[in-house]
Amino acid sequence: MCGAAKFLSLLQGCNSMDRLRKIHAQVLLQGYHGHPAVSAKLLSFCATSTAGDLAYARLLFSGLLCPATDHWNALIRGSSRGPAPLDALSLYNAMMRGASSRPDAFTFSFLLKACALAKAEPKCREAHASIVRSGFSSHVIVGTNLVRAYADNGSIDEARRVFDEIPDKDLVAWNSMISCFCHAGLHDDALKVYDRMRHSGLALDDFTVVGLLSSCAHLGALGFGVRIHKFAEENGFLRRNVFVGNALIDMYAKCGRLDEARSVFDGMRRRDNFTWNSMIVGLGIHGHADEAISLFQRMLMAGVRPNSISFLGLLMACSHHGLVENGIKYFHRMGSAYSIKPDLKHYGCMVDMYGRAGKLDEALEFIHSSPFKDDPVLWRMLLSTSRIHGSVEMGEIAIQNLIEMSAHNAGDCVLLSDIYEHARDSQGVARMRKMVKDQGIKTTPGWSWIEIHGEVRKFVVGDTSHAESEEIYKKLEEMISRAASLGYATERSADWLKNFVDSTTDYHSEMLAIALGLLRTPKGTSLLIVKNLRVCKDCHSLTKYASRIYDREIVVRDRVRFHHFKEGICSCNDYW
DNA sequence: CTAGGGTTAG
Repeated sequence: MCGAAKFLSLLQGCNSMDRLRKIHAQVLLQGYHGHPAVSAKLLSFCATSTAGDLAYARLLFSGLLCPATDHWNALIRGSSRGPAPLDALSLYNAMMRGASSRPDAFTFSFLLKACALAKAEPKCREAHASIVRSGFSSHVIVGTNLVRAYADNGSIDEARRVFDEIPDKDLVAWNSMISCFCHAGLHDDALKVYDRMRHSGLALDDFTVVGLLSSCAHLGALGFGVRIHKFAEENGFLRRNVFVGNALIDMYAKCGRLDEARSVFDGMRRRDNFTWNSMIVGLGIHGHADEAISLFQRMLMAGVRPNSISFLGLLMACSHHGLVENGIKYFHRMGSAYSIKPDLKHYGCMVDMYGRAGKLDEALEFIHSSPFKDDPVLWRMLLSTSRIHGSVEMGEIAIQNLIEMSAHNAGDCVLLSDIYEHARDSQGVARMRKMVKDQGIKTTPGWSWIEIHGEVRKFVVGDTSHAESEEIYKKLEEMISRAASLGYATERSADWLKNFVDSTTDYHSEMLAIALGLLRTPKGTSLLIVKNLRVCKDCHSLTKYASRIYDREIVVRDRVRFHHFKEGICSCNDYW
């Protein structure tokens, strides 16, 4: 074997820097350091191998008289994955200043990886301009990377524009766009991409399926999810690929179908920690504490190591079910047995758990002893559990802390006002009203979704933008009058704010969604509503009546939990 | 083996 071939073969099998240094020494000794393929191989190992050494790569690079594109690429790639991704951009600029080599598609791919990681949107624009100048704007892989880079920098609209302009989009490009929309929370858009994909004649693969299922889960688009389930099963994705099963479990759980989630879980041949966690979290948000705990134990028996999400699921389950002792036990065990540091969400579950169980003093003490006592989240949690138990005193403590950190919002004022109202303290109610008015505190716009015949329909308060609006309002009036004859009284407790702000008497979004569901789905079909806020007392009560009057199961996914309404009763026992 | 895509929590 002649020299260069020998070195290339040696480098092929190289797996450590020690070994590499020895090979390098031989290369120098025998005068092969100027050989382009040998130096590229040396460089690429140092710059990009996990066992490599970026500093050594730079050293090798600086010894090159006339670095070729491949050399630059190796170094740019290595830098983009290192601790300082922006170095990749400086290298790129240096490359452009020199005349010895031009960038290729690989160069831009690595450069864009760096832009995505560096969270530097202006750098994306710079790279974008270079790509256009160098004539790579139609390259599908470069384009896909650019989409990702913009999306990871929060410029989803720019990502969308770049994507639309890729002339020959392949499967990876489409899948990438779907996952970018998912990450940006634009789940509607993710599902719309699917329609465009079908028209383009491309077959979906398991990546597509996973992305779409995630968006279905977020939207509560059960019908869409079921279709994808069928498709995944028919194409063998579900058997072959653990990601697909995991995404299905999550989709079914988030769409209120724990039974289906469970059956997917039971049918999986291989399970990873996502599988277990998705199931545990699913049980948690539905408040099935005993099952969540026993599943957690099975997970341990199966030798799968729990992580912070496993514990989050467990704690949610405990808090929704009042298992305070268990919750405390798991909260401590996650640190002592698994060295997992509880984060804000875990602390939130604990405050919620103490609070729901009526242990408001413990909740307060817990917040004070936590590392997150300066975060509004925990105080807001204390406030909302104070409402459950009608504690004026604790509610005032909570809002005072929120005010001190200038974090109080309209929702907080509504909560405290509810507490005052329950305590028949009309002055308190008036004070809250005044506070909102004087300080111009903004309300979070509420919305609800329902999926009808595979289409996600979104409603806001008093929405009249739908083609069926007239019908919807008629149906609601009918519902209310029938409910009234059965004893429903409009308490309108949380409505004062809405009336006050909008000067309207419009219906809340979930009731509009429910009315449309009743109108457009066959008798006996259960309805799933997804909301971004909590259900108000009035809607909760009306929905109970609706489930009875129309003999429908109505599932409402709240910001934090599920309400299963059936025959006039809600699974939360009016305790949320 | 020089490139681009995936799930839970937030």
